[in-house]
Amino acid sequence: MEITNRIQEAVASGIKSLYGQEVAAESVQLQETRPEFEGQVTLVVFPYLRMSRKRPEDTAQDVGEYLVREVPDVVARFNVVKGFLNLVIAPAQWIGLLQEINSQEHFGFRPVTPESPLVMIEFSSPNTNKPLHLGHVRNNLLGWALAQVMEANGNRVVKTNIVNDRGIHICKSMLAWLKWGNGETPETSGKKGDHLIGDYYVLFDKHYREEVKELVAQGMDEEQARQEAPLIKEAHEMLVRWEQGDEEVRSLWRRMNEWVYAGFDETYRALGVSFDKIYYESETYLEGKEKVEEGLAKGFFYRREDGSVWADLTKEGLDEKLLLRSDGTSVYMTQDIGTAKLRFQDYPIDKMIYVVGNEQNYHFQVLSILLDKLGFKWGRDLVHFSYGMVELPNGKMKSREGTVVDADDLIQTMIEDASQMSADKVNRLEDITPEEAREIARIVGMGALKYFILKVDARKNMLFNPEESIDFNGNTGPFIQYTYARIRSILRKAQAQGIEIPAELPTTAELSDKEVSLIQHLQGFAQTVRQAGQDYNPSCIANYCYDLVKEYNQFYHDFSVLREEDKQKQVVRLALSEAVSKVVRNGLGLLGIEVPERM
RNA sequence: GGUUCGGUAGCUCAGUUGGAUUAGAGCAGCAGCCUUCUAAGCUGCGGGUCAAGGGUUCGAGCCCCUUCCGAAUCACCA
Repeated sequence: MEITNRIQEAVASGIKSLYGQEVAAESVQLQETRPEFEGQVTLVVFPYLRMSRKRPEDTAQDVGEYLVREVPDVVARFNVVKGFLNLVIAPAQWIGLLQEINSQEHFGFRPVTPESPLVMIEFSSPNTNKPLHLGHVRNNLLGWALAQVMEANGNRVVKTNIVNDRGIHICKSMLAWLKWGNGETPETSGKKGDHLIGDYYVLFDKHYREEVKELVAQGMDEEQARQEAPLIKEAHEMLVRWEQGDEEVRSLWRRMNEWVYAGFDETYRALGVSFDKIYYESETYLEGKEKVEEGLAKGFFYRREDGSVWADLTKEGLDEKLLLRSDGTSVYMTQDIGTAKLRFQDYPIDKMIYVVGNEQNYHFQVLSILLDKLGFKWGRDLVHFSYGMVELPNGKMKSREGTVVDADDLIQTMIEDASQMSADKVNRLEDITPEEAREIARIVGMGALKYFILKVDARKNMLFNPEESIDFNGNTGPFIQYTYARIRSILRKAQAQGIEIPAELPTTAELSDKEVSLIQHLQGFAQTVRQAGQDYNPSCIANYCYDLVKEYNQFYHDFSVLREEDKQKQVVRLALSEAVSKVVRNGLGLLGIEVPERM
């Protein structure tokens, strides 16, 4: 940061003094110098030709001479290639930067203060009738990572989850359990609560389809059969009783939801995600009506003859949207308005981010406009953090076709594979207890899963290849974790040998090109964090970590740290190793990926 | 049909606000490297009309227009 800023300012004042034109320092664009040229930082002078009214080469020469004259402690010398001004930075500057990175626990992060903007992030949002699957995993990991990134960018973050705990789908599970469950519980069956409920949901569907098939065989058309099947009618009756507050239904509903939540908690814990505030749809689904009535009174919405309420968004290039059914009950959109209202009562929200799949792009476009009309100040620029579908090699993930990947199974498989992988390793670490080994397997297995999902641009549909995800070679989480563990090993050994990194690094130490390049790369972390926050895109952090570690690995093979004879060089390399490990740990930390001290 | 988002190596993906005669990783294939700080690693080879065409300029994978292909969505479902 430091170096870049100083050069930017110097260039700006140089342009002013040479050509009499004002240039904003932060608009000065610097980039890393290509390896085939001498120098580390390059200024592209093309944007300033209009001001200099000179050839690119002469302009670059002017600026270069100015920099060497005015900031000789930063720019040692320069060379010009066409319109590119390559600057050789004084080594002491790089040492200083390295020192700065190491002196901070969280280099590149911005502090959070009580005055920081308050950002609320909604993610996860499960239904309580079945366990979490791979799609939820992507949602949870993205939501968590985004929350970390926003916080690192100096925002106060509230992580929230809206649980869809009511509706016909829960009644289906409840009904099936009553009919065929024989009082089975998570304790008696040994199943996780969410899986138990999910199984009854599937069971309902199975019997329901049989009923429909039978009715069709008797000559009923399929559409009608779906509505007339005794099971679905019974489920609807149950929903009505639920809405009336029937205590028998409610208490069963509470009991079964508790099972599900216990199951979800286990999965969330394994994924390493948590929430600051959980909303339940059963408590919020009636809230939106009032706001809709308010909008109706103000003339934003209109009522049709049958009594239903609509918003006309044709002016915004969208369609008309239903807000209240003719029977006065609310729809999905109404509920989201109600939830927004409650949230705003609870927190002074400056920015709202919804982590929801891209199949709901239209919904959030509409929601944004509606909230804006209804006077929510953050409505207009709410963020729908929209992510793509997870596809499997043999096609899409569809629960109906049975091609879902269960989250718990997946997590378990990843950890088992990591355990197997480390057992197969040739150079095993000897002095490791079984407990430590299990913990390492957990960290590595989860790291593999998380990294595999988070390295892909969230907007894109992604292919989840189970075989490839457990391949720990290449651009993977374990590769990064492994490099981290090796660096930690070096640092431990240095300490054991009594080699300390001094508080003040020797500014006279010589630096190789690779060392300078690594320091430069480290500097880029701050920018990457900022970019991730601006673009709502955690994937660039994942890719940054990989690039950094890849570069360090090459360094690792070319140079030795502990056997270096020159004490100055040794200390600098040690400091460099520490900086890399620190930045990697912080970077992966933003993604919710842990790092092992040994593996 | 309308809207939104995608299309980069055989496969999975990067590509920072447009930058340098040569667009990067990984996987898969081939060839090397463990008496050397952890080989889950490193080095080398092969593999591309950045979907197609036009435009903007000193310069385009990136910006604009057109076309082609793919996905999502446009419910008194959530």
